[in-house]
Amino acid sequence: MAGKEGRTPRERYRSQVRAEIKERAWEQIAASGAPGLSLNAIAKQMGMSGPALYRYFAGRDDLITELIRDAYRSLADAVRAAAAAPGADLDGLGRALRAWALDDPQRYFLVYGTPVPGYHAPDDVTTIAREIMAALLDAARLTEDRAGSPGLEAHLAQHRQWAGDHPADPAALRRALSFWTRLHGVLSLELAGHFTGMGFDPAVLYGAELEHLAHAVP
Amino acid sequence: MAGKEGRTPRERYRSQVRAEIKERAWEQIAASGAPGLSLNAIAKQMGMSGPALYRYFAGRDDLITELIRDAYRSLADAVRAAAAAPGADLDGLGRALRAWALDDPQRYFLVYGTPVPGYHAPDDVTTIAREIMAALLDAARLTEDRAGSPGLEAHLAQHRQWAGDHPADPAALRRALSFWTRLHGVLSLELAGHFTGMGFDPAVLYGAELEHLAHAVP
DNA sequence: TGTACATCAGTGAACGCGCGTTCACTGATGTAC
DNA sequence: TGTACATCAGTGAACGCGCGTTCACTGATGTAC
Repeated sequence: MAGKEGRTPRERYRSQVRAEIKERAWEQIAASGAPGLSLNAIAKQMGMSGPALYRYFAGRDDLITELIRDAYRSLADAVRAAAAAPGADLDGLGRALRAWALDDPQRYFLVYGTPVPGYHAPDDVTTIAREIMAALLDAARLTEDRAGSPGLEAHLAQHRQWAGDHPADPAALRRALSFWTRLHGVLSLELAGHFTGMGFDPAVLYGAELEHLAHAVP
Repeated sequence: MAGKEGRTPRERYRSQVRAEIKERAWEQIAASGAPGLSLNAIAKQMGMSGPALYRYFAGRDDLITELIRDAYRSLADAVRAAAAAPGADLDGLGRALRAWALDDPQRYFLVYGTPVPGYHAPDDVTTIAREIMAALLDAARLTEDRAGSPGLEAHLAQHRQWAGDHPADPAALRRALSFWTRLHGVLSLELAGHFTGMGFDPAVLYGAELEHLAHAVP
């Protein structure tokens, strides 16, 4: 957040306006989805002329890219905060992930939703994604659970570059991955509304998956 | 599929053109995503004038709705075929689900991807979704696995209207739901490209989840 | 079999719209002496 | 403190574009007698 509030009054003003543009952009995404995001509509909502936004962003793509980056960043912060809390474990990470997702479903979908064919995220979001995985692997190392799939663990041991230098045994790699995929399974179906009309509480389902992942119940 | 190929030559022709419009629509969705679907672009690609398509679909929304319906329908058919195969079990259903998803990722996303805020699917897709769940519950009844989460099972027993009249015990309900959420967890992350650069094979991960769900390995 | 009529697929022009983006310009704010 | 200049936020007009959709019309295909 270095220089977020700027030195000179002009810089401070600039970053304020930039922030408000993003805020309106998020509102618009929440209302009609990312594909419907329009610079002119944002400008109108701010009482400005369309071209004025080009003082702050190089164009529509630039704005969207920055929103995606911010979304990744905010998830990484949430996960890291949960990992840094005293007594942090997979359970805490799971709760943080769910809270983050429910806090703004469209932000979640900007990260984990339907990809736009042909769009390639910039390099730094890959870095942030790795940061998220690192926090996850840390927590997975601290958890012990029942035996997992030996085949998967052998496979992961062979292809562990995604874990970086992490000193995690194959079982921890598998736990981290299962954590990730299973919780996203519940979250994405829930946020997309595929449980509506079923009557049960998705939080209970999520909680059961998380409990199974975080606490060994042999 | 009643009357799909029509009685009179005109009816046959009509359904052929309708089919080609949908085909081009799918190509376009594959190329640039569902939000970029354009009637005029489809018409141009078919060598027709834009307004000609209005002989076949009431409008863009009508076409998209029908594509969504077809996507649900094709998944239900795939699942039902897998469930009807001799020796059918959750393993077979899981393989069918994955094959269906990989066969056309954008079709998968049209069903399970980022929802458009404000859009409500027509009633009949809900019916089809229930059909999918029914096949799943059938297979889940035939599988026995390790003990699950008692809390979740109690909750599901209280809210089981989503299972219709299905004579499934709470454990089978839980298995069906876990099957659904866990496999979608792997699939959606894989198809959205979140495993690229990690090096391991998503099929192995999927296979491990499926094995854990379908075969009891106590 | 041949003629009169109805059906209907497809065209081309036109509508209004909102989009992203450029450009020359105005006017306020900050800086240098 | 006051003046001359530079910086820069924001405007308004304009561009070209593709979109969904309507409408009156043409011409081919099918139907009825």
